[in-house]
Amino acid sequence: MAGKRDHSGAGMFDEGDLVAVRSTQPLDRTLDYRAPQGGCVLGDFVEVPLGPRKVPGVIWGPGLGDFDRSKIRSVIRVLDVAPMRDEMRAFLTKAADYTLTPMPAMLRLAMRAPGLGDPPSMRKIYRRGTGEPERMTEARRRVLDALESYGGLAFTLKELAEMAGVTASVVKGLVKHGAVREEDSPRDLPFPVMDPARPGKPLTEDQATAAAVLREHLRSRKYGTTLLKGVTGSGKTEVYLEAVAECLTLGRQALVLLPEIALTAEFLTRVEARFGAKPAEWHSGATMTERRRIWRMVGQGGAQLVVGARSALFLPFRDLGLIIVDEEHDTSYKQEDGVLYNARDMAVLRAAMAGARVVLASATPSLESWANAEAGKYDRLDLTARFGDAVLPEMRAIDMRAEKLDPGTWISPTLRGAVRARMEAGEQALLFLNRRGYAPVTICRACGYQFACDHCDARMVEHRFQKRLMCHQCGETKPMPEACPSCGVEGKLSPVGPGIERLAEETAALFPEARIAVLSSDLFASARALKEKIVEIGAGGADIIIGTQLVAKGHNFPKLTLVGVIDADLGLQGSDLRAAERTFQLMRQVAGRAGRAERPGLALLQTFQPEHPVIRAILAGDEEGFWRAEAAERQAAGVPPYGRMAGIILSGTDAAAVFDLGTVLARNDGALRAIGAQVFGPAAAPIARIRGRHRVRLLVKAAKGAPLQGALARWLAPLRLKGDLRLSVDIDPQSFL
DNA sequence: AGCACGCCGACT
DNA sequence: GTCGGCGTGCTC
Repeated sequence: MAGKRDHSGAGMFDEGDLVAVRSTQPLDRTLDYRAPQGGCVLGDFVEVPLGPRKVPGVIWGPGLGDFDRSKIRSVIRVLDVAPMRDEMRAFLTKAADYTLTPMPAMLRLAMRAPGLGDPPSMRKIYRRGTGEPERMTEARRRVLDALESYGGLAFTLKELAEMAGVTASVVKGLVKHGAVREEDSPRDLPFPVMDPARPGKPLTEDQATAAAVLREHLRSRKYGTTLLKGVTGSGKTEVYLEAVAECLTLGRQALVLLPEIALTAEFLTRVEARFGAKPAEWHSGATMTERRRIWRMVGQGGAQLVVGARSALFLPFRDLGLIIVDEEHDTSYKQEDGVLYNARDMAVLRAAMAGARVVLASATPSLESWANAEAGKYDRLDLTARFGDAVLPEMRAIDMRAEKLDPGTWISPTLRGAVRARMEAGEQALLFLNRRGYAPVTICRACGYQFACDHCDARMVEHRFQKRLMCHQCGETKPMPEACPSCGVEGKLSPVGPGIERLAEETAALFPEARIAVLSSDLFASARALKEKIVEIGAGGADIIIGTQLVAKGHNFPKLTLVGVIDADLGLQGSDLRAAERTFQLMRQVAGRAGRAERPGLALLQTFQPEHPVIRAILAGDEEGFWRAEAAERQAAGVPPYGRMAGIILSGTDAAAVFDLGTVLARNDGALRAIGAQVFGPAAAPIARIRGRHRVRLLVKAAKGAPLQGALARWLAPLRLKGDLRLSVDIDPQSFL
């Protein structure tokens, strides 16, 4: 600490002053402490004693003074990191209120930095010293030459030894003679400076217009959200990178959120090409050292641009000017992460607090965002032209009622012919089936037994490649047995329905000469292996690609001109209100894979119900029409985004106790009725048992403007959960069965 | 979250 | 008697 700080101003506390501290311990209030020696300021990250332990916390405000003074203890120390900003405190508070999350859980998201309390970590670096070695050897000469050739630069021991082609001991020997100097240098260095003035890719007129609008928005330095809608290949990325450039020019920080780690490598290359340096990359795979560096550098301004997964929203930005949410419709943005939140909504909230702009980018926006744009809450920019000569693929349905198929096969003669034609033309075809494994169901032909997970109410799916059965709910696997576990008969276990592995088998039989690549998340050990495969395919290393949902997301296969959707009806089953929206998005995205380069594409959808409104809208390419129809339907039903909903999931090992709790809650709904909200249920949750815990669901529905969170809080407050019963609230659930 | 306290059942 | 199960309550 540099000298004595003046703590007389607002938010400053002198030694001994009472301060209120929030910790990540599950206490739903602050505790009073005394400010430590040297004082502290509002937002300081601190370590405080709690019972026999030391716990991390944040100075949240002046002490409340409502506790016996003699029992108040002192803050142990102030951590050597930038204090939490008022804006972040406000954001966490609002986010906690919105998602009905206890503050400590929220705070944990903002403090998930490794070694937060550690002093700045140092490492040894080596540069040319003033001395000369007594004896000059060949190896020593090379070390000194290497240092000389880089001027005054310093290197780590490993770097230097490698550069000179010597072992570390040679360098150490030179240190002894003073010819090389050993110094301490902080490990957490600022990220390379981005150059927003570098020219980007040339933009089309359409793109340039959109980019200019976004740049103008950024210059306002005020909150606002823009829905950037552009079909696949329209160059959305180039356009929003212009917004990033403007943000960096203004000296503010920018955050780009991506839904999937697998996408970042390709993306980072583009960012580096645009700004001349790699951005900070925040994701679950990053090492502790990297995370620590990013967290600290974001906090002190040494990182201008972060590309990251959803949790990057909780990084301690100093001056956040822009958040891009790429593929904003992606359902993985809504997930449990200690806290159930939708990253798209939290991005808007964070930006509102920070005076930042948000760009929601998608080819197929969520109905929520579409409706917000319609209502004028968001600006909207449309990119219509596809980049280059490529056009959106032609879409056609294959009416499966009219196709002749052998039992146990799924590729119709029509699709088969189309694939063959592409192969003969030296082009690629993609067969899409959103089902992992060999077959969704395995049944014993002798007794009718079906494999089911022991812990979940779900079937076990055979993964023939790994020779195991897997539960797609909890991930449990077990070896595939020879004989039926129920009747003991051997050789009667048979697959029912198609999975991607089975489709691959059928394809190989139909096209024995084709090089087939199967893309499914469970077939790759790492994101890197998957990435390499994608690059290989893009370079023409396969004739037929067989893929799950994984392939729908923005990979560029220039030789791909045909997409065959094996089961376009798959997403339309069930009573999920969002099923239509998801199917529409998925089909559009998958179809968008075809014909990205100069060759026109064709998408063929195998369906048993070609007259279904969703299938018809997909085929007609009538997006606005689809959305208007969907919106009207939801408006009539009073469901999101035209009404408010919350899901309550109760779980526990004792099924009866879980259901009883649900019944009690449903009966005592006074607090909900007071705001005109209704409660439905209890009913078994969509997956009624996961990992041995039974799950029951309640659904609360309210009018659009109703103060739902407050009512839910009052409703649930008197509840005391006994035993292993758990309750979680899901505001704006993705599916509402 | 931890950790202590305390109140019951099963054992040396 | 006393060891240990985990329900309840507290932590500034």
